Amino acid sequence: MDNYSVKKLAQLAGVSVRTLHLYDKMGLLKPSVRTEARYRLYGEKELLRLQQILFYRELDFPLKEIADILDNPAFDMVQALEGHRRALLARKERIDTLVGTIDNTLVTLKNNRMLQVEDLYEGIPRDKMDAWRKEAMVRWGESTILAVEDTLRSITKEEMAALKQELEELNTQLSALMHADPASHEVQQLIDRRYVIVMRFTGGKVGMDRLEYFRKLGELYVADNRYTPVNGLPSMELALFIQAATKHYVAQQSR
Amino acid sequence: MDNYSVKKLAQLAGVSVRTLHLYDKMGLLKPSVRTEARYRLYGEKELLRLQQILFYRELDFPLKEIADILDNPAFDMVQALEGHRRALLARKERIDTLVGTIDNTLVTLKNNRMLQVEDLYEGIPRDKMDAWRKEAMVRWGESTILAVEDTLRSITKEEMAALKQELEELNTQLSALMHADPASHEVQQLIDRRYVIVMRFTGGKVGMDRLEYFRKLGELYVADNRYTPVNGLPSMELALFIQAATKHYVAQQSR
DNA sequence: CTTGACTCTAACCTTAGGTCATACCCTATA
DNA sequence: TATAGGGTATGACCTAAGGTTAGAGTCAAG
Repeated sequence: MDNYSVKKLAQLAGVSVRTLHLYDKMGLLKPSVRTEARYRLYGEKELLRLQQILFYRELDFPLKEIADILDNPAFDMVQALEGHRRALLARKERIDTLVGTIDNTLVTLKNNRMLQVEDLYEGIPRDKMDAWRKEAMVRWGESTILAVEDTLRSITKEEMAALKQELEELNTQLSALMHADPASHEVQQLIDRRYVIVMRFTGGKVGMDRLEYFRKLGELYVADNRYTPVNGLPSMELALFIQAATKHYVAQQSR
Repeated sequence: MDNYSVKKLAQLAGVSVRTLHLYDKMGLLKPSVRTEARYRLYGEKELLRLQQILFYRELDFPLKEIADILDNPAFDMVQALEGHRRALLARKERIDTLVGTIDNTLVTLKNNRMLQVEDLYEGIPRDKMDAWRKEAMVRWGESTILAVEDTLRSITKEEMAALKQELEELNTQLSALMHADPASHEVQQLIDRRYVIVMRFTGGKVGMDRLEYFRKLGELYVADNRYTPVNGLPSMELALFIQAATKHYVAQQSR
């Protein structure tokens, strides 16, 4: 009547002997009999119970919950299954997100895009770059900086080079106007072009509206001279001039 | 230059202090400096590295693999990500299967279908049923029995009652022919009807073609008198008669 | 009577940390 | 200057579901 040794039962059910030892110790599946030498012997009831256990285990139920289900016939199985179903769907959704992230990363990598933060500050000494980032995070908020860098990472190196060049041309024009009023129409027009250029490269990708973008990213990239490596400001004087002009510009836009 | 204490860095990155301790011990993220009192201090490089770590962790990479990726710049990231992507998709597929199983089980439960193996052998003493099952498993193969029971579980009790009744009517007709040749046309016609009836209830659900079904499930259910509780054979003589007739029938069909 | 297969228990290992316990360190305030 | 409160370090034990030895005992066949 008690036919199966540990090994036989294990082979029959496709589990390891260790598993049966474990189930025994935790009370999930006890052998029907122990021989004098403490060998475990299992009968048909145990085989049946093991089948049930494996059914729920296959569904990724934790063993303790399986014990609850099997030992408490009043257990609300429908509710347990529905809860479990929800958990599984949540896992699945998370996996979808992860796969999406991986896909984006792969596209980025394969198109020779920039993944390393260092690339954003090309040619800038590491220690300076670290200091810049830290200060920028304090000043603009960590999440802002990370979002910006995230956006910039999706730009290819060629695009970044083009961006730099366009900004440098603008800088040349602005240099010629440094004697003028930062709030003058001509200067403001050039500042506007700066915004347009930067937004063409980075805009709309960080889930902010235009004003929000101006207030945060635009302001950051155009006005913050920490980002000279990106927009290539040639001199401190010009930087200060642009900063003043930008302050006026943002104030106008925000109204 | 080394700005962050454990707690500050932990809060900044949204992890626990324990996590940083762990990453330190396992060499994944070492503080840039230890004070005289062995306090950990982290700099910007470490913050950056932690960001990278968390990126991969978010993708469910094991920490050791993250260390490989970050410490070995020659690491083929594209391949790592693609492999990981495949693994994630496999997980997702598995989850789909599990959800499907749960849905089936829920439908079964809600429609008052039979989930317990015992229900398949209604009214049969437990010990006999266990013996039957075991012997049947030896004779027909364990997986066959499990598949059959699986199929039967998806039948409602009402359907099972109808099945039994139809089979009993057939048995009555067969009883009247017990004097005849089991291979005779009339008997064979009735045996064929048995197959048709059984297949109407269980056929096509176990992924076998018609011949395979005849050879395995049909033979099992119609000829194996262990399954009298299901097909309700009234006497041993009739059982033997049907077995003989079925043997002939299957031989004919297999040709 | 020995060999080989089987079994027992116990202990340690795995992931990625959580949760104490104990002791030390630092600094602001009375 | 003493102390209180908060930060920190180390170590140990815990989680889930077993895998992997290690040492010792058991069983059946030749």
